Amino acid sequence: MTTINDIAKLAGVSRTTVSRFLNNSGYVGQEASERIAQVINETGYMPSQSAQTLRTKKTGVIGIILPKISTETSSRVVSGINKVMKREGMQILLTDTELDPDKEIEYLRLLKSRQADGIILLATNIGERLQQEIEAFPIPVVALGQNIPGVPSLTYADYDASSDIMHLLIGKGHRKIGFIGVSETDPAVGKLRQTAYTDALKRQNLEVKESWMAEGDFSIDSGYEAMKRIITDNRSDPPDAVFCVTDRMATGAMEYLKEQGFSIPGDVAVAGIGDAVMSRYITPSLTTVNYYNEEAGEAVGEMLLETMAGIKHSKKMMHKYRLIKRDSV
Amino acid sequence: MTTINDIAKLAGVSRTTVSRFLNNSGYVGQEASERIAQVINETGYMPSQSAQTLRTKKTGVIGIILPKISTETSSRVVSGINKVMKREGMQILLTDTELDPDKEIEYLRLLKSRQADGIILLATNIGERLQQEIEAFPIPVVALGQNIPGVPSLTYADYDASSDIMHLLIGKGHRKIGFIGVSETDPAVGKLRQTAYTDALKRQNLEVKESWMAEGDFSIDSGYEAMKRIITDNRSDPPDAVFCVTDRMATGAMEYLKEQGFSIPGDVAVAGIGDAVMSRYITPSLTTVNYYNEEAGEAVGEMLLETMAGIKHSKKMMHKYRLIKRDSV
DNA sequence: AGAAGATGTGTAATCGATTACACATCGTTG
DNA sequence: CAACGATGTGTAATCGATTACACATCTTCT
Repeated sequence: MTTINDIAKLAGVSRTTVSRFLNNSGYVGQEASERIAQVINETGYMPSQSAQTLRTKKTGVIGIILPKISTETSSRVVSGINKVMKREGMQILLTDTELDPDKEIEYLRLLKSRQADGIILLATNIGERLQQEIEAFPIPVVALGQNIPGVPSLTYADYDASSDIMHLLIGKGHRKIGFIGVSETDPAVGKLRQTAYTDALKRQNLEVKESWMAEGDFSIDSGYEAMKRIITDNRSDPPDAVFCVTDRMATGAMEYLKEQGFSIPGDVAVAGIGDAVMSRYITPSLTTVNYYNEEAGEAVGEMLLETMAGIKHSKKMMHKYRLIKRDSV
Repeated sequence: MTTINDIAKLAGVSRTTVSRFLNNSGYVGQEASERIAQVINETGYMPSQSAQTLRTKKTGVIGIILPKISTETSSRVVSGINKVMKREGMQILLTDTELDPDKEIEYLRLLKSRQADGIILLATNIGERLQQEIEAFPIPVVALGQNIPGVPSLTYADYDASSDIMHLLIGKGHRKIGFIGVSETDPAVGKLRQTAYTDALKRQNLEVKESWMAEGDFSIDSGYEAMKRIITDNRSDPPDAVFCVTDRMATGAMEYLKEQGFSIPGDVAVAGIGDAVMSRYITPSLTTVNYYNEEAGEAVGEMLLETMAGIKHSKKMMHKYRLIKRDSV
């Protein structure tokens, strides 16, 4: 590998001058510049990032910790983050916790040792240990999707969006509304959306029936199974609508309903959250909420950049969302 | 940040001993070990990756260059790669060319300067310059999806898979088969799949009709538009089947056909490639080919690992695939 | 008992960049 | 014309790790 010393030698100057040329710092003569530029071009030289980092403490890398790489939400968010980081000439180091909370801490440490300039955390559950770790963390951290105390966080408007869905359902005349959620250890998706569900029912004096509620694990299959449970447990009094906290689970739920000959939304209306691409093309098309994931990615990206620049954040921000009414309700 | 020197001082030994302790190299006494372990625990010390890299030339990072982050295929592949890299304690540095061939070269260089230990390239088009760049490249590179001369490549069985689709279509009695492809600058998706299409028709002495063929750009919308063009240009003699080179475009095509009141597969059969999640849930469910993207990701991952270890590869490998017969044909 | 090997630790060079400081040259100005 | 600022370049320390080499003890074996 060519180093700055090689370039210096070939161009007949000292490595200091080469460095100055590269970084545009200090004066470099016309002639020297040309020779250096030439040599660099010929050799295809690129400065060693590790040497630079060792001196400057800047890696030009930010780390992303996400629960699962291969989901639509993740890849949209990453794409958004990528957009702003590219603009700043920064690279992205991806880590995937596979929904294991311990890994969140592990990767936090790893990114520290890699001296990431900043970290974007898409957490799922927020434990004691995680918070402790972040408290004394030497690297700027921002969070997306969950509100982490002490960390600038951009959250989705889970409560409001869910309320909107519920209103829509209720507005359409549905009174027996079921729910397919996820574990409450997930504050945003598990807890908040469910609270919005029960709150909406209570506000309208509608029944909150345990057997109309089921828990899945984000997968399409788990939505199918959850729907199956709800239907088989309520043969005599099935719900006439189901609010699913993710589009994937909603898709599974619809799949089961269709199999069983229920008409959607005639017999049972279904709504989801997330606006997966698929939701528009299944039949009937799925009523859902779009969270502008890509823009949210850009927004946390900017947020991290600002935090890195020392700008304090008002800690709590909610990203916009949009209710998408389609044919399943 | 605590450094190895701090640890050494606190533990009352030299930094050499600390290093040996950390790397399990050479002898370290019981007592010293304990003191060092203690201090490290107390301080939460992690060695500086950049300093290590500067000395050892190993970053523990591999780069992935992909055409677009936020696609199902990409995220599946990345997930697969991640799986094997995690096993080896390696991190992934993601770069996204946004389908710009120039960026492929740019990122290659960037990953060089970051001293990635290896690179996985998901190229789209393969130009002269790209090949030149790779030829003298100091870092192991492997490719997925496209066969790049001189580079160990794992390709999908595009020709065979497409032929299978065509056989299926023909076997079902279709004789007027249309085609929705992408630009031929993409050797695998654009060229190979189209060749398989025309070859299959010729083999059966079926008509290859220009106006039954249209080009999209991978997007659902472009599939819709392509289908529209084919139908409007052939009012009197529309095809009775369409082979789309991606599921997304097939989805768009179906959307148009449904809108226009064509029954699928009664009036027009549709088939795609890629087995997007959505394909199973749209109506009718889409006949397609599954490329085992995640496994392919694992496979190139292993391939890269081997290449990095100095094992020469038989250059050309084809990944398995599976025809999935559903209701659209 | 003395030699040979095993065990445990330290000294100092090194990786490839950045940067404070010093020095030289040149044009401008009072 | 002496002095000063602008311009252009080099010397050497530094960042935080690894590692070749040297040295000291302690076992063990003949």
